[in-house]
Amino acid sequence: MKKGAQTKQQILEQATKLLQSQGYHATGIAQLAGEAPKGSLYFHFPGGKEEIAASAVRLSGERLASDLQLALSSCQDAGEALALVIDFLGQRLEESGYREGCPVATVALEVAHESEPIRMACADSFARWEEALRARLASLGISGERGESLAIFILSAIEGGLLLARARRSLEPLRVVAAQVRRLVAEPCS
Amino acid sequence: MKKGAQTKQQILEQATKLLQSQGYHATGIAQLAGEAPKGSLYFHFPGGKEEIAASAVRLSGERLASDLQLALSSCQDAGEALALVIDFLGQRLEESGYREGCPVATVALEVAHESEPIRMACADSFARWEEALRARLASLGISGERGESLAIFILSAIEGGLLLARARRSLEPLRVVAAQVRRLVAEPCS
Amino acid sequence: MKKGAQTKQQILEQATKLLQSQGYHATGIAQLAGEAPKGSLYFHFPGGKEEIAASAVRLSGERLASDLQLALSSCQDAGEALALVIDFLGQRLEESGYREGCPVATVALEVAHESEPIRMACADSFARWEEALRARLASLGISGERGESLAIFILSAIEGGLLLARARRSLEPLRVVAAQVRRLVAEPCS
Amino acid sequence: MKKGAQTKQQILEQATKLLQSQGYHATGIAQLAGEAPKGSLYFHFPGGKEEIAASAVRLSGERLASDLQLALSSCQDAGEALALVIDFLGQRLEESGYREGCPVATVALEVAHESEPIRMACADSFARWEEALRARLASLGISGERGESLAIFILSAIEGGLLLARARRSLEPLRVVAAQVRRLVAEPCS
DNA sequence: ACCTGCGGGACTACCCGTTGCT
DNA sequence: AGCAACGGGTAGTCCCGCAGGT
Repeated sequence: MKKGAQTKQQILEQATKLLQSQGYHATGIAQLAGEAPKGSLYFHFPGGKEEIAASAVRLSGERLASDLQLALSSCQDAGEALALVIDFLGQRLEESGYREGCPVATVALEVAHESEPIRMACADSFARWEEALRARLASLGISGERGESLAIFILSAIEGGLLLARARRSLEPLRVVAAQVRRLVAEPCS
Repeated sequence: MKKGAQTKQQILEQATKLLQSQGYHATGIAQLAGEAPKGSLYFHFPGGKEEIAASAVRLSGERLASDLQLALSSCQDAGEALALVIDFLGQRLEESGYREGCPVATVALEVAHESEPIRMACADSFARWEEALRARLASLGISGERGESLAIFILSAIEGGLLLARARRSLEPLRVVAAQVRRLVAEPCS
Repeated sequence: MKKGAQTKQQILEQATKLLQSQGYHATGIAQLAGEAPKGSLYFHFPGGKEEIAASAVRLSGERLASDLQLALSSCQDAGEALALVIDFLGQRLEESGYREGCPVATVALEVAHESEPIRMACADSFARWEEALRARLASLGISGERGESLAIFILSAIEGGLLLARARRSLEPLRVVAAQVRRLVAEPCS
Repeated sequence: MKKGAQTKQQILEQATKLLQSQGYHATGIAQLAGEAPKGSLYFHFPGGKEEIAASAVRLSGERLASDLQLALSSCQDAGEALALVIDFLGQRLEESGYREGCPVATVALEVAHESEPIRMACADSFARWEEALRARLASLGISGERGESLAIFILSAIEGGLLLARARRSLEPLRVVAAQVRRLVAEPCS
């Protein structure tokens, strides 16, 4: 019971990292399996690579969602908190040699058209993050449709910033996004 | 134009479409070759798949850059123009069954860490688009560092919006981005 | 009957069907196990797939042998009886979409050279059927070497007819065999 | 031009032997390829294993058909000729350690239900042999429906005899079939 | 000199029949 | 009795070179 779940978890752990940095198609089953023999892998994930990827994406999504919630609630100034979160993502990106960007985006773009389960796992992850943002904005008094729009916009900007930063091998886009987002949240009128 | 150059062009044309919708690793050499015999592919592109992809990305980048320039200059209201551009991207995305998003983003995320030539082609494309935005903002009086920042921010938001829209199979994120970007440009103060 | 023996029987039952329609190599252990957990399969059949197949072939052989005996003894005219048996086999073949031919032949041809136990199980089945035919012919006065030869010949023709019928997806070969066999048995002189 | 066709032929040659003695599912692609690398194999047979098998079956079918025609026409007494052919098949069977029976039968039974192309190749082979028999019988004056029936019956008996002989590891069934067939053809009345 | 048919394997995802440890 | 592990096996596809014909 314990051993089994442990192996499964280890595979998922490995998968989240590999999918984040290499994407779906560049990551082979052997790599996903890591130490575990292929036979065990297909015991735990009868759905094969697709199932592993979907699970891994979900795991990444939940983790980042809870990190996000924690970070946003730990700082009184929401704009400040967002900027810190973005900086943190940028730091991780840089320290990994611009390999670890958004843990979901690459897979999402690669398989959006060929695997519904994975696509839905990605969409759910994005929805979770958006919801975390929306909730924090609501606590600032930015609620209703405006809150939702702002949450989507901020999430878009962050995802785009991570993408540009990776392609450029530079943190500048992320820094710009952080600054603009902070201002956006701080603005009383808009 | 000779038969040879024609074949080459046709391969590139095919490549832009396939890389946009499937990404790099999911697109095989045979698919890229299309009708053309696989053997002669390496005559036209001695660098193999990598060279084809880099060229295709550059081609896509230039095309979208000139489209962008055209669209931005064809409308007096910059915010309006931007919204139209984003709507156009969204339309193409929807009509293609949410397959044709950004022609560069997928490849960029997939190969950022494994192929410098392709990564640079992606980065250059993004830079071109950013420059087009920056130039239009400058004509509005938003220049200097502020113009650059805003251009980066808008580009990030658009890329993120395309990503979210593809994963969600919904145009909502793009619509939100269009609206917010329009306001951002229109705002006198920010 | 205990739960264990019941499971065992159920596996054998499943095996006879699958081996008849798919053959040995195309039938996986998982399929043979059916509902039963794969782990316990090796408790009931320590010899693995080979043992299951041998047992299943034996079971099929005995069943068809007793069916044959019954049918042959239930009709006074031996030729008529044989024709009826052949028609019955043809009917089963057709109703199953030309899947269920001889329950032994496919396995026999597949593994004759690689598994003695299975090969012998097949040979024994054929011998049983031949013996049933021989016995009936003896009761007609066709005995001795002539009876044995005729039994072998008839069995050969039936097996060949089933084979041709399956390949052709047509009952014609079987019908021809039935008619010729009937005449063969009826002939006074031969 | 020459080299290519040669490789293809060599693969087919290998395939006919392996399919005859091992059947379809027990024969791996690597075995079928023999010396040839898999890359070349899939160049010549884009349809993979299925295409190779279908082609190989057709080749075997044509070869045996022409052998049959030759043998039947080389002997004035048709019964004698048939007996010789059957003896020859038996000899090959025995000399190969009861591995090389009918080159088509095993494959036919194995894949009749899962591959139309292969099934049809098998059916065509059987039809060719039947036609050769029918033609010879017609030259004896046994024509019309009776000739067709007899051809089918004889072919069935031979196939069945080969099957029984393989399972039993004994030439007896084939010898019996040879004798009975000879008598069948010689009979004036039937 | 331009082009391409064919060859070349390493690698893919997946599944096999089997066995130990619980 | 059975979950989990095992790793070698499957067919098939990968991207790429090279000899030689046009």
